[in-house]
Amino acid sequence: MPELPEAETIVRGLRPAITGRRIERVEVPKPDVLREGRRSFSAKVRGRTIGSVERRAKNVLIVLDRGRRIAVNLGMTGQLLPFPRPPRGRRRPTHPAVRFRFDDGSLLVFNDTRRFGTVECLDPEEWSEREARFGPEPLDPAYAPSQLAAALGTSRAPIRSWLLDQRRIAGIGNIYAAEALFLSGIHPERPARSIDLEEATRLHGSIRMVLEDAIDEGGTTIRDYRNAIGGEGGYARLLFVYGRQGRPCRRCGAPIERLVISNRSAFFCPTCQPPRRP
DNA sequence: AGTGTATCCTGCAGGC
DNA sequence: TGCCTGCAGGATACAC
Repeated sequence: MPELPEAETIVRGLRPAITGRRIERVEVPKPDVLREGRRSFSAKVRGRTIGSVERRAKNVLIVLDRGRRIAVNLGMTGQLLPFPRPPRGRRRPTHPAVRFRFDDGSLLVFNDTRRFGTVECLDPEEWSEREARFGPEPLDPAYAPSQLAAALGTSRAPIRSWLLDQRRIAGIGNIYAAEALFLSGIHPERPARSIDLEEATRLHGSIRMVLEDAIDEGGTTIRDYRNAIGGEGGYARLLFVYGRQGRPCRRCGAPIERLVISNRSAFFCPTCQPPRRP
């Protein structure tokens, strides 16, 4: 589910709702989303105050005092839903996995139907170790086209798989990989190393454009994604290829095709994204 | 080393 | 209506 734009949207919505709150109590109805026992997790976060809310890759980071942080990976269906006190007629979460209760009576629920998501509490050293495993942030102003071109290097992996690898570039998932490849006219099965500097430069620009536009739209809601106030994102109506197999390409009219790469659907336009460069 | 596959889990859509 | 299959925005342990 949530990729960089969805995580970013959640972070922006969460920030004003929970910053400065003190965690009074933790309830864990679905302990399998934790990577440790619920008792030790609770002990680490109880009594701590939330200093800020940040994002790295697709992760939402709730930064506590002393540099400790709660790292939330939303998986496919994870949602972070803050509830004010009183919870003004909001629908109750369907699959609450973790509940944080704050000193002012408000509440933050990690809701996750499929429970592919994780909630962890990391010390500063644990986080920097984790952090180092992620590739560059594509929206970092310092991330240059030449850096992408160089990183594609000698990899024989299909470019679609390459883009999904969080160690190579952070935050891209199946939707935005498909859209960025469409916008840059690159077939998803092209080996990463076959992409030349000119194409890499186009891809770099497309990745940024897609992610920025999606953030502006508050993310893409296919089914489960919701922002921090339970609302849907607006980017689904702007998709060119993702989930549109059989429907006409918005640019050339040819039917969008679907193929499977590494067990996951890849969507592309056969004429706008030829398999090899002419 | 660097890829692809199978797996975790639930819900939904479509075919019969 | 109900049963079955396939599919889903992610990440990772494993086999080759």
